[in-house]
Amino acid sequence: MPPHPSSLSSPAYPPPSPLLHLPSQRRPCSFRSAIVSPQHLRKIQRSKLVATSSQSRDSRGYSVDGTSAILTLPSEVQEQSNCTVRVRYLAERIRVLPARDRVEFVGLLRRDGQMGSLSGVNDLLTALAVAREPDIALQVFDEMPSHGLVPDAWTFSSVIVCHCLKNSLDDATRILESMVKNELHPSVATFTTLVNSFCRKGEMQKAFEVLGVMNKVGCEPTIQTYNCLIKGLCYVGRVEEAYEMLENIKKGSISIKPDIYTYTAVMDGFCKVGRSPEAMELLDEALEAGLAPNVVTYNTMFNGYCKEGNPMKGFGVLKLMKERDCAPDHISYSTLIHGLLKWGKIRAALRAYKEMVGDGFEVEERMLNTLLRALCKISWKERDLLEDAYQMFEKMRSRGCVVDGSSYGFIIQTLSVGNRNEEALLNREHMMTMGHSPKMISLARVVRALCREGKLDKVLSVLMDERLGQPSKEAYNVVINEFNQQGRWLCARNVYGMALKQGVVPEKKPEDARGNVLANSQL
DNA sequence: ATAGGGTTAG
Repeated sequence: MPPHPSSLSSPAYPPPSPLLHLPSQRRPCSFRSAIVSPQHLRKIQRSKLVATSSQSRDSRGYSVDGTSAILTLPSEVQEQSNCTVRVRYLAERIRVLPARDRVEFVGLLRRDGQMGSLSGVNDLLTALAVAREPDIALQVFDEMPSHGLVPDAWTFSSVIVCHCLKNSLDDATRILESMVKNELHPSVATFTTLVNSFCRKGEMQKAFEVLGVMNKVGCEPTIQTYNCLIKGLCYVGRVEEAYEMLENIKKGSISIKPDIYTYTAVMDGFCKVGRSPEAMELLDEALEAGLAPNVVTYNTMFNGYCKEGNPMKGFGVLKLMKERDCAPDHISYSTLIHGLLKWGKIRAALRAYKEMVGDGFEVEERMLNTLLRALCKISWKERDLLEDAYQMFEKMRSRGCVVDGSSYGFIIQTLSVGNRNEEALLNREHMMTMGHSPKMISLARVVRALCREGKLDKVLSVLMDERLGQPSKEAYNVVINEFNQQGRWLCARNVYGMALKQGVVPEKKPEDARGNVLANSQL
């Protein structure tokens, strides 16, 4: 592996290339600093950013405006000193960049002489990290020495974040350690980034090692650092230790207090191992501590109850939320509905669904399909739900919602169970024009229903209608049997002939008047 | 200036 340019031992940086001049014109502060509100920022982004990404291109496919169009911020943004806003703006521009420009980004930078000042590059590195482009950021970083730029603490912090994003935690650790060695004082946030990356991978040993380094250099962890550790402990199943950590934070120094994230993390840990009651106790405790539980906190409870087999308790949670002015979101409802469906509480799921709609939520297509299938299946036994199934189906169709192949099978079967045979056939046909093949014996089922109703003429036309697909052997058996029983032997014989012509050999044979199966020679 | 919560899916 080649020595990394991040080696902090005073590298000999070459003098700046004459090509690369400091773009000092980038930040003319002619006006008083003005705070750009997020809304305003979004407005600017919509109007100008998109234009940037769709610039006309020269023959090499480069944006004609090059990187200066990306890096030069509009005066509203430049004017103010808030770095977060500048970086976020930059990140947004990078995000909307066409893939081609992203690949070429460093080359473009070099061409345009945009490897400017250290602070400019630091902004760019941070923005690239925010825009989830760690590879480009690391390329930019690699180029810094050849442009006479000496990385500082901020540079290295961004590089650490980038390595974390790439999941190269060994590189991140190495750089962090060399920062410490060279007294570049990484900030809590930088340490926490690495701690979190280890925790997310479940490498708790390494995470605690980083905590040890923090301790050694006198960098005080924040509640966020502990929250990452708690989440990590829960993730690897060490819930008890996570809980202890919460207790220790409560007992420990007054400067650090558990926040709602801490409680939520431990609650989630309990819920994931089927200890929802304890999670609920913690929720109460958080309230007593004056913390405001939020949607995520409550959603954790839905998840716990649903996983544990107590999905009905979710309604209680829903009530609590509404009492406490915490609006449920679509995750609250989907968790609950899926939990109810999973435990066979179909009526309750329908109720939750109605409440969800009543709250003004758009229900995802996928969930509608799931609900529809569940409703159909249960309605075959609990007939009063047939109507609900039809309604759900109708609503989906009228909303232009895609009913998937399997759901179609269910609704068709449901329609024929409810003796809505014409509709069943119509939908079967529709399903097939949509390119779904009937996986269930729905045609046979429909045919059987029609026979029961005595609509035998209709049956024949169904069997012959090629838009409905080739009838299965099952379907032929049903019809032949029916004709036999009604004494319409000629019809039975005709149907049997049809089947043979299509290469299907039904087990049911046409009979004669005395109920004898006809010999092959008689067919 | 850079760090932290949640869900479901025949």
